[in-house]
Amino acid sequence: MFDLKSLNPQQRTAATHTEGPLLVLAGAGSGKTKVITCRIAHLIENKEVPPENILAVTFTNKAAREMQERMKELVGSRGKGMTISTFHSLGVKILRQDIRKLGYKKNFSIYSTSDQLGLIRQALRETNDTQKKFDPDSILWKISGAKNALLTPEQYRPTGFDESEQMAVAIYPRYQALLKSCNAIDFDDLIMLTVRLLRDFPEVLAKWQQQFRYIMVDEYQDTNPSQYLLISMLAAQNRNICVVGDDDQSIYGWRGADVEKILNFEHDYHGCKVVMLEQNYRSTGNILDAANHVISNNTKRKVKALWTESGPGRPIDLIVAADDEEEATTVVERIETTCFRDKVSYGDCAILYRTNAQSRPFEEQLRFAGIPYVLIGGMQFYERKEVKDSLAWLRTIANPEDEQSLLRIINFPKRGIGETTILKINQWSMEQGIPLFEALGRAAEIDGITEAVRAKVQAFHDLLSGEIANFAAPGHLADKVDRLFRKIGLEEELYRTIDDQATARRKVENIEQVINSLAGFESSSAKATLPLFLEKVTLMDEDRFSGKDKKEHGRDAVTLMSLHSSKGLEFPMVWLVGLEEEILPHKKSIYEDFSIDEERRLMYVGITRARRHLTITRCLQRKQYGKMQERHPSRFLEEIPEQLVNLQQVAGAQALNEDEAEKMAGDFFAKMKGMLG
DNA sequence: TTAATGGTATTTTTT
DNA sequence: ATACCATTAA
Repeated sequence: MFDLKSLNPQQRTAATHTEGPLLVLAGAGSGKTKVITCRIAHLIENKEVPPENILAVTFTNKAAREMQERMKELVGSRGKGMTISTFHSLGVKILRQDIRKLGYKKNFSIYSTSDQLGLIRQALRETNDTQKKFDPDSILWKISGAKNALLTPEQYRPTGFDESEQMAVAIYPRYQALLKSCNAIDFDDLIMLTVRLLRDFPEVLAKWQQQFRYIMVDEYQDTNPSQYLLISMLAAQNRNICVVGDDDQSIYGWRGADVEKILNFEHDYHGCKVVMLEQNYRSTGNILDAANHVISNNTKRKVKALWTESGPGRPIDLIVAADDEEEATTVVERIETTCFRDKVSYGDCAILYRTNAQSRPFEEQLRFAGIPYVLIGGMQFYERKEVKDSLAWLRTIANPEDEQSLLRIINFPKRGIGETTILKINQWSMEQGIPLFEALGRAAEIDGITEAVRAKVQAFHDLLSGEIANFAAPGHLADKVDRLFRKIGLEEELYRTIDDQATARRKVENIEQVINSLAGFESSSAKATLPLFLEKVTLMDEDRFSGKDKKEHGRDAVTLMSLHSSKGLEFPMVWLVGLEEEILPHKKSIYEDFSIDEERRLMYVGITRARRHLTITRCLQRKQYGKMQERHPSRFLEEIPEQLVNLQQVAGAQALNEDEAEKMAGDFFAKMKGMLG
């Protein structure tokens, strides 16, 4: 049950101000999520707003899930029908209904980075520019940036003499055309095309404006221009828009987020109500003190005065370890003893890091110690080759125009259709303007294809056509997939092509997990279709239906995640690891961009996740690219007042330091000798 | 057409 | 350390 009396006066003002625009500037731990959830509960329970009319948008799946859970606690099934989703899921929801108006088919594929890169490479190949080798990643990055700024291929212009930017400008139109010919849209299109749909089709806009009469946006400081426009269009009619955010926690500048948006909100919405939340309910005094000191080093910010009624609590532990392995063992040991001695549960503990690559040693040590853990984000599972290959089969069946997927499976499992043949067919299909899939069935018409190869291509085409028909018929999807994978000999292929049979077995299990996850989706959703399943998988929005994952979530496990995914969450015990120069702040921000402030905000986000105790770690050495490398302490460590910190060196680090001292002494003696002799 | 070899880049962060 | 290429041998 929810109770408005549990809110402080400012929070209550925000929760009950339901009509008209509202800006909530909420410091870390000031009960932001509580305000949003209570506000929704208030709308449903006291204002009798139908849940269908409520929209709450977040940035990450994790945050969306968290909010859904909290809503369930507050209003139970009475909240059924409201939309709590990420920006991207909202985009799909709107596009699925009316994307035909933009010339795409309803069964469109959603392309993630690797598919996008495939198209970029193709477009680059077509330019026949053999002189320069352009980096597809940076081209894609620039096109993505243009899309986030809502620039169409016609509007995108180079800003300078940067050659790779000029190339991005040159191939953006082709890239977009390729996407369309594949009946595919990329992550950025999920927002950009939605905006276009709402802008060009007033009746569509009116429909959604009517549906979403009350809109809430969490982490508003992270809104980029396209997301901003999407929200303003939806809210334009009713103007019941509530945005919540904190400029000190703006950490998506690299994705085009613009802090100005939150600072300008009052300007955008005249007569808007502003509420400041400055009392922190989350952390102990020491933790909050440290956070305040660190963030005060940023100059361009709305100064807030976060305060707490709680006592100072324990000091912050700073651990110096010899290397990344010792860092991991020490953290895991501490987690073990804390959970044993202080009756803290594993679920109360989180390990936070700047880059996903840092999770490895911690995973190893946790597994070694037999401690359950959940790894958030990192894309590990669906990025695996065997998973992508098997999903490509499903994607091709769901959308035969999806050429990136088709090209992936045309010779997987190996069926003797090699690169040259594929090239010929691809070229012919482009010249004739015939879709690749159809071209496969007409291989006889293509010059230079031998009869033997033609038969193989024909067989593949027939197999695929049969499967497309098969999947279109009613029936249990997971069963069909299982039968399909057996038929094409997926398992055998893996055992055959991989030398290490243990690795092959792992990969086979991963593929089985894909089928399981599809089965789970089918059993939980009445209208489970292939495109819908693939959509969930691509948006990584899937663990809401997968039974297995649900259990893992409920399980008492240590959480491992990046600082970015940790925003909006809190844990009694936090380990903030890898506090070294070139990690936090990250190398890229030191040498290339000017976003040290954003790195500092990340640090601030990390510190403020902790409720009762914070441990910060750093290493003297770290293994990078397979080589041990010397590390230096992060500049942010100096920004935490000494008296809040309890410094501890781990055995290995001490030994290393003594070695260092000895070496220095040795050098000294050598020097003396030299001077004397 | 496939397998093997050697060279290179790879590590922000999310959807 | 390793995944991903490009080139070359079979």
